[in-house]
Order: sequence, then structure tokens, then C-alpha cells
Amino acid sequence: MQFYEKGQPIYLQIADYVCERVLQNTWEPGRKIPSVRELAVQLAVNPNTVMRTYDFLKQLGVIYDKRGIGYFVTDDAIEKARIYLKEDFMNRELPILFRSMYLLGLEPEDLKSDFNFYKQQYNENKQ
Amino acid sequence: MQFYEKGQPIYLQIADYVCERVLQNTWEPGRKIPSVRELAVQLAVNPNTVMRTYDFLKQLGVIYDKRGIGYFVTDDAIEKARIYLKEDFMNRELPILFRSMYLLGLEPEDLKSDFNFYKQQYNENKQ
Amino acid sequence: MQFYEKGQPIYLQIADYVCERVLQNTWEPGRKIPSVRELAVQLAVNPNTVMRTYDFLKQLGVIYDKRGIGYFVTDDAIEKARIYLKEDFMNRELPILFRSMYLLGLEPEDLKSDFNFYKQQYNENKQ
Amino acid sequence: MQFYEKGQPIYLQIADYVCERVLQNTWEPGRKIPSVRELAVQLAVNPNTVMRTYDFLKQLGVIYDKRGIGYFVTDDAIEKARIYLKEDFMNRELPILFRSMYLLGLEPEDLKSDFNFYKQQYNENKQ
DNA sequence: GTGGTCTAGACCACC
DNA sequence: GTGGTCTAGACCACA
Repeated sequence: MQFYEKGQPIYLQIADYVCERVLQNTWEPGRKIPSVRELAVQLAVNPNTVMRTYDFLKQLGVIYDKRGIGYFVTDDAIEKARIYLKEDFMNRELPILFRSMYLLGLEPEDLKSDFNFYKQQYNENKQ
Repeated sequence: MQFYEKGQPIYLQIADYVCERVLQNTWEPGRKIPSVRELAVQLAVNPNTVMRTYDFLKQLGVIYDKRGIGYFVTDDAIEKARIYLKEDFMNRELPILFRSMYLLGLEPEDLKSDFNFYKQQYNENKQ
Repeated sequence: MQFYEKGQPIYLQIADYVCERVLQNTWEPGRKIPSVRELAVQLAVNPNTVMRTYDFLKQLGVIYDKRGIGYFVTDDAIEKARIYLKEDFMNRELPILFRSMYLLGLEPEDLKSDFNFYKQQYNENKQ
Repeated sequence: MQFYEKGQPIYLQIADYVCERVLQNTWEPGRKIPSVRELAVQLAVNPNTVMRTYDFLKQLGVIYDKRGIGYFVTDDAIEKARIYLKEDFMNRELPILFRSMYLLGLEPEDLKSDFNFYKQQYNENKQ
């Protein structure tokens, strides 16, 4: 994972990273996620930054902590993560996308077939 | 203009920059565009990098050069620029978008109303 | 190889050099050609200059690259190389030749016997 | 005039220059040609070099000198110049040309139409 | 190792 | 002034 999107703090980028794992069910509800220090090493980031991410996700209700044990995915994390990512997507990615589509004269309908193709490909690779 | 999109060379980012101006008719066909050195100073970039962009756009048929005079927008630049940007959009932006949409369970139809809202806003700001 | 033909950039002279090897089948389709740095050392030229040549030949479809591996001669390189060299010959060498022929009152027919002699000599040396 | 053909001494390049003027009848038989010093200045060359050229052309019978007056074109200079240039052409230019033609699979016949077009163009520009 | 990008600075030809 | 070429040297990603 690389951190380069200027304007987006690293701790939020890591929050995206965690939420995506939750949505993909890679990190399923109830599961223990990596410790602050572990993830900090994995992502080559300061532990304080990961701490801030976990704090943020705890407030969102995506994870909770058992003192002295670690952090765990909440039962309704998938829904919470989806809500968060969706909001993030709407506010940050969509405007950029819409600008391109507007310039190119594309409509959402024009993406249909390509999107279906993408999903098909994605599922095949998954298997 | 800032250059931060990793994975996308600066000279191609500048090409996008020029193509968007062409599509918006800010730089209309026949018009002289900034000299290599001028744009290099404006964008705080090495002249060689801008030279490379202009070379690239010359090959695409978006601009042409008069030696000793400068670079000019070709007559069919709008079409050429649209083709290039569309291809670029399809190859680079769409996959990222689709990934987000897939994760969030969104379909192209779900973007319709937001896109119409965006277009409306855009046109109001334009006026 | 020496670079002295004024008016012809070095990187294009190197392109001629490569194309001639392709036409002579010294560098046959599919073969790996010298790396950018290798050829730069061989020709006592800056690597950037060779890079520019390879970029140019890639656009012509004479060679293609495998990132991290090297450059290779394409399957239809011979045809592509011939087209390029022929165009170059027509635009650059022929006018000089025709001027001399015009001054000397020579016609293409007058070259026939000499050309046949040349080809004969060439083939003998080849054997 | 620029002197860059390596392997061909400058004084011979100037001889070509003079002979071409004779063949084009720009410097007609009997005419006084520029003095050694004059031509040396024109061509930005050392007078000794021009002296050597004139010496060479005197031996060829293309020019002769009247001591204290200057150099003049001989009566049969056109023929002599043609012989010299032709020999030069045959020995130096043709091999290079033939190599290209051989590589490209061209025959002298293939040049016919292009040469006729060239002559036509040349004569039109002359008028 | 490979290709690819970028900078800094130089020089040239053309206008 | 303009574009165009070239060098030297640096850094990156990929394999």
C-alpha cells in the first residue's frame, strides 16, 4: 500500500483500507484485526497513525476494542463500513469522475456494459 | 497544478491538462498555445518535460508546430483530444471507479440523479 | 559508427542503423536487441539518445518492449522497417541524388549496368 | 555552404562547389571567378585552402590564371567539370545510393517517374 | 539488471 | 524569441 493521495490524510487512507477488507469479508465480523503495532509495521507507518485510524473506526462503529486483547470487527461492521465508504466515494471520487464524464459527453448508461464486463472478470479471478 | 498521481508520468498529466483545455474550447483550433519554456515556467517543470508532452500531442494530432514560431491547436484537435482522453479514462479511471462501485454494491443507474445534479451545478457556475 | 550527417539527428541515424540490421535479417523478428545502455556504450552516445531511438522505433512498430527485460524485434518488423527506410530515402537521399544526376545529365537508365555490377560484387562478398 | 562531409577534404568540397557553378552555367567559360581571398571570405575558409582548390582545378583544366589579374573559366570547362563531377559521383555517392536501393529492393527503373517529376519541378522553379 | 521519467544545462537552426 | 537535440546524472518500478 502506498500513500500518495495528497489532501487525504494517511490515517483516513488506512481507514479505507480496513473498510474495504470488511466489505470484501476478508476481515469478517467478530474477527480480531492486526494490532496497532503489527499493522504499523505492515504499512510502514507510525503506530500513532494506525492508532488514530482505529480510534476513528471505533467511533464509526466498524471495530471495537477489548482492553489488553486487541481490536475486533463489530457485528454490523459491513453496513457501517459501506455507509462510510459510500459517503467518502460520493464526496471525493464522484466529482472527479463526473468531470471526466461531462468533458467526454458520457452518461451513466454508457458504463453499463463495461461495468458488467468488469464484474464478470472480477468474479472469475476470484474463483 | 500539482503533480502527484503516482503511476502517471508528469508529461502525460500535462497532456491531459492541454486536452481538457481543448475540449473546453479554452484553447480553440488554430490558436497558439504557450511556448515550451512558458508552460514549463507556469507549471514549475523542466522544459524537456513540456517538450515531451508537446511531442506526444503532436503525434496524437492535437497540436502542430511551426518551427521558430510555436505550437498551435489543429483543426480536428477536439475530436483527437476526446478520443485520447476517452481511452485514458476507460483504461485508468474506470477500473478504480468500478472497484469502488462493486464494493459498495452500486450500479450505473444509481449515479444518474447525482450526475444530473452535477451537470446542473456545473452549468450554473459557468454562467 | 560515426555521426556526422548534419541535419539528421543522431537518434534517427541510430534508427536507420537498427532498421538496416532488421532488413538484412541480422536482427531477426523476435530477437532481443541490445539494451538501451549497451547500445549507448557501443555507439558512444548518451543512453537518453538511444532511449529516444527505441521509443521512435516502438511507435513505428519495428520493436516492442518487455518491461524489465529488454526490447525485441516485432514479427512484422521487416515490412515496417522497409516502409520507414523507403520513405526516408525518398525524402532525403533522392533529392541529393537527383540534383547530381540532373547536373551531370544522367538518366536512371545510365545507372543500370553499374547497379547490376554493385549487386554482383555485394553478393560475392556475402558468400 | 557548410563543410561537414568527413573523409572529403574541404578543398575538394570547394572544387565541387565551383564545378557545379560551371555546369549550371552560372560561371560561364571565359568569365573571371572570385579571387582566392574573396572566395575565402565568402566561404569562411582559409585562403590557402581556396588556393589549393584553384590549383587543383587548374590541373583539371577547368580554370586557368592570368598572373596579376585573376582566375578564369576555360573554354572547355563544362566538359572537364562534368567529367570530374561524374567520376566523383560514381566513386562516392553511388555506392551509398546503391546500398540503400539494394536494401530496399529498388531498381533504377523505379526512380524514373520520380526523376522526371524532379526535373519538371526544378525547371519550374528556375523560371 | 531492465526500461522509463525527470532535471539541469548546453548548443543548434530557424524566424 | 521559437522548437529541437544532446549530455550527464539522478531516481523509480519492475523482474
